[in-house]
Amino acid sequence: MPQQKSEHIPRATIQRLAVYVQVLENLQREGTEVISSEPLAKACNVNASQIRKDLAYFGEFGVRGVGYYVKNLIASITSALGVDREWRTVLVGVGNLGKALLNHKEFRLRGFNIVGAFDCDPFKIGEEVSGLEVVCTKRLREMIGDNGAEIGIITTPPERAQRAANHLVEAGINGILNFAPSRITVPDHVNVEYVDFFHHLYALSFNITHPNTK
Amino acid sequence: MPQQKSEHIPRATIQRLAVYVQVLENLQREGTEVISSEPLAKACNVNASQIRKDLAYFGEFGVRGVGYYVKNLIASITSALGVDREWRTVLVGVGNLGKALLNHKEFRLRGFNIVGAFDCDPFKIGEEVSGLEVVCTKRLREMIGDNGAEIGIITTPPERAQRAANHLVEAGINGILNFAPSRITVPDHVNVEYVDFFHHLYALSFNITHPNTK
DNA sequence: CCAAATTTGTGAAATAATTCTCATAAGTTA
DNA sequence: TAACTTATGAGAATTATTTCACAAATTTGG
Ligand SMILES: NC(=O)c1ccc[n+]([C@@H]2O[C@H](COP(=O)([O-])OP(=O)(O)OC[C@H]3O[C@@H](n4cnc5c(N)ncnc54)[C@H](O)[C@@H]3O)[C@@H](O)[C@H]2O)c1
Ligand SMILES: NC(=O)c1ccc[n+]([C@@H]2O[C@H](COP(=O)([O-])OP(=O)(O)OC[C@H]3O[C@@H](n4cnc5c(N)ncnc54)[C@H](O)[C@@H]3O)[C@@H](O)[C@H]2O)c1
Repeated sequence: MPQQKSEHIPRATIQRLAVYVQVLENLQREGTEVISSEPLAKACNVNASQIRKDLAYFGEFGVRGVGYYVKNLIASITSALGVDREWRTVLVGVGNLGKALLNHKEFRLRGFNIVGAFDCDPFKIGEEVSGLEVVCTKRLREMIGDNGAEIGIITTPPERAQRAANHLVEAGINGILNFAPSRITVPDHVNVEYVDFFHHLYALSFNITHPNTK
Repeated sequence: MPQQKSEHIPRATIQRLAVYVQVLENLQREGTEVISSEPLAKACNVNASQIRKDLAYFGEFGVRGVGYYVKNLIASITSALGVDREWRTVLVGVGNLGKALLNHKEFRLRGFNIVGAFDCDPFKIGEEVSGLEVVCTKRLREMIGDNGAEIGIITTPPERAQRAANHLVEAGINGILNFAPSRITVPDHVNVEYVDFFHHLYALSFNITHPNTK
């Protein structure tokens, strides 16, 4: 089990570790058992020493003269990221996107188990989606007390995201994945990640418009 | 119209510009007409001089002693990003996610107009989704020649993403938004952005697991 | 069992990004 | 119109991240 060696780990490193896992899993699916940092770097579009430095924050996972055992490295990185366990999550806002996510099997497969679905619309409360009964947002606190969820997913309209966040924070959640296109304010101990694919489209737009500045 | 002043613009700056637009649009919706870098920074969770530096890459948009006119600043940033126009896009892989995206109105509203839907499954070809007829991927090149799309969206399974990318590149696209959880290889002139919300969940998982290292 | 070939892990060097500081410009008030 | 207030824009200082370069470790082949 990898132990963290250093104090501060750059956010960029965490993002890259997620990419390494993705690429390593695809390599594993294709039958690769061992890989060295050079070809892995090429597949991930980064520098080889970048990979070695990123891994060095957590321990020594390679074999000199050989490389990395794909299976072991996946296990080491997922353990370092803390994704080698079940994370219980709840979802707030059972609209189009919320329903699509509730039906998406991959969440459970990857250990992110959605165990509660909440909405404030009286017409939606009581409805069943993907085996879960939609519950009134007001009951978030009591329900999370029961099921011990730690991560909240927000899929409400943007102007409701802050309210949903407040409910989640009050209920004791300490991580939020926000799909609504608005920033939310939470206490320091609560982590927030934003998913907004327009941000990516904007980046594409910029890079296509200014090909020289890349 | 803002003119780019400097050579290289950090990727992080582009990402933040997208956040600024998002926050400014929400401020505008709430009736704010002028804002200075300090409160805007607070709302975006960044440093105020960071905002001023980011904007300085593109020109001078503020008024000393006053701040920024929200409406003007939105216009300036969107123009800098190149999103003050229509971008014609095509989508490859009309499955669950692909259909959800085709039905999502926001794309057109934001100027990213999906003008073609492609799939390789003979049962899907000919089907109509959100006013578009699903066409065989093989016909990508001829169709793009007709409709002049510049951006491709990939929503195929991960092991098919590279093939889809190859088709798109051959058809002359120069930007790809890849929702499949696999990295793709493309020529230098083609820009790729990846959307993977497991990466964000992994980041949450890490930050919750190691609260001290933040 | 030793030598050659690899490839890791890491401190040092080079780059890059962020934050600080303050002169300068614009607006406001009397 | 002059004094005062405010907040930008830009260079300097600081801090962070990435890349380089090489010693150390391991395997493999003779
Ligand atoms: N639909 C998509 O493909 C898509 C893609 C990207 C982002 N988004 C974003 O995701 C969010 C949801 O999109 P959607 O298309 O599902 O919208 P939607 O209107 O279908 O769903 C929103 C749901 O949130 C519920 N809600 C509103 N306020 C609430 C509150 N305070 N507490 C709990 N529930 C509340 C509503 O009752 C509704 O069921 C939006 O912010 C949208 O911008 C959607
Ligand atoms: N469904 C979700 O909520 C979701 C969320 C995040 C990411 N994703 C990812 O998005 C991708 C699609 O997911 P999905 O649930 O829509 O899967 P899906 O199986 O429903 O759809 C995939 C579609 O791609 C088509 N396809 C396969 N190979 C193709 C090719 N070479 N050219 C053109 N079309 C091709 C298939 O015929 C099918 O229609 C997957 O990679 C998945 O991991 C899905």
